[in-house]
Amino acid sequence: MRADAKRNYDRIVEVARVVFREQGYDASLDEVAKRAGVGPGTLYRHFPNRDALLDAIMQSWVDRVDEAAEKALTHEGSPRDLLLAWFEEYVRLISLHKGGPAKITSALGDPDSPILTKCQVLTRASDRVVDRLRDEGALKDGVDTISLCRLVGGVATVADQSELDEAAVRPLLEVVADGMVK
Amino acid sequence: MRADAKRNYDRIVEVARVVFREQGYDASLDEVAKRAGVGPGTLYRHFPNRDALLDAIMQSWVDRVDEAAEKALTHEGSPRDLLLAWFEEYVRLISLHKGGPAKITSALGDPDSPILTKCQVLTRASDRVVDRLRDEGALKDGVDTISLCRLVGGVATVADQSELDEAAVRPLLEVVADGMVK
DNA sequence: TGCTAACCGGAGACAGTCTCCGTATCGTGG
DNA sequence: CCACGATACGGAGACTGTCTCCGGTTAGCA
Repeated sequence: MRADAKRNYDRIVEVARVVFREQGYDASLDEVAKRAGVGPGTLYRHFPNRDALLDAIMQSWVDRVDEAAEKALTHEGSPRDLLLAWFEEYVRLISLHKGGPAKITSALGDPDSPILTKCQVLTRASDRVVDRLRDEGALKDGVDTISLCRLVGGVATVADQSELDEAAVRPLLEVVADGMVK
Repeated sequence: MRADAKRNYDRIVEVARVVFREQGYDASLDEVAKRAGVGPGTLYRHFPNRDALLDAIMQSWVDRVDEAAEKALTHEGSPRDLLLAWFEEYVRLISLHKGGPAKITSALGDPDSPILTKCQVLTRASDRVVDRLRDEGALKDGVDTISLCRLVGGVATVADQSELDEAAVRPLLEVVADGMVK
């Protein structure tokens, strides 16, 4: 990639991260281009569509997922507390920007999703938590990773759309945790 | 209201109900107008914006909510089963069209929502179920109606966006129910 | 039947998405 | 060091959807 192209690419991703956080996933791409100091043509050549841009934004995010899972797994305490700690990390991770929780959660089961690989990272991290708890015999039968992701993703989606703060989200996560542990 | 105006009003609502179900809440309003055989001006005079139209569509829906609550309350069986029966009705009720669960659930806490009164009907119905279960001492402390609506709304939102069928939704609702009953 | 208030609906302003293509720039090979 | 081909840039504009304005039409009453 030519030096000027790389410069523009990086600049667009950086600006898009800010704009998506400020205005949500529906923000105008022409505005992203304008704020990045490039023409719309440039933006659309690098990123054929909105999802491609999101995918690039999430590139650095992947590392944080594994860190978060690691951190949650070191959590001392009851299975319920471990689960809750992971839930809270999970919600934080997928609440990248307005519309993020919905976007990511609906991509979970979609093999054609442009952010599929990103979601798999998240699923695998949840897998580790589920495996650990299952080994301890702490989970109800029938509880699996995909259910966990959907339930917590659902809570995060509602929180995102209703602009709930952490204090309001916590009791919802507690219900989900209580419903999953034996 | 003049007879011709009423005719158009009714026709638009009827067509919008179909189009929203087919294409989701984001469907083009100009298309609704076209299919109703009126100009866009007529549609927008009757309904200043998309939400006003949704509000009109939901008018007849209100009756079905109370019926559904009634039906759930007659349910014989354990508190968990009653709760589950109501959850399933709830999901069905708010899954009017694509985007419906998200729309309705996010309107729950918004006093300025254009469909506020419709949501209150839903909240009140859930209240009846919660009161009944609380009287029986079957609910955990801290569980309230708004939490119920948000959790089940979250599940319905995910189901809507991921196009899950009833069989896939059921285990999610079971987790929520288990987390709420003692 | 004639009048007037109410209603109709198309033209068009505006915003966002995305493409095309002439122009400008990079960086390499001579 | 320069010239040239490959690559990238970005603005003009086509297209779609939202919503408004207003000239023309019509319902319904006297």
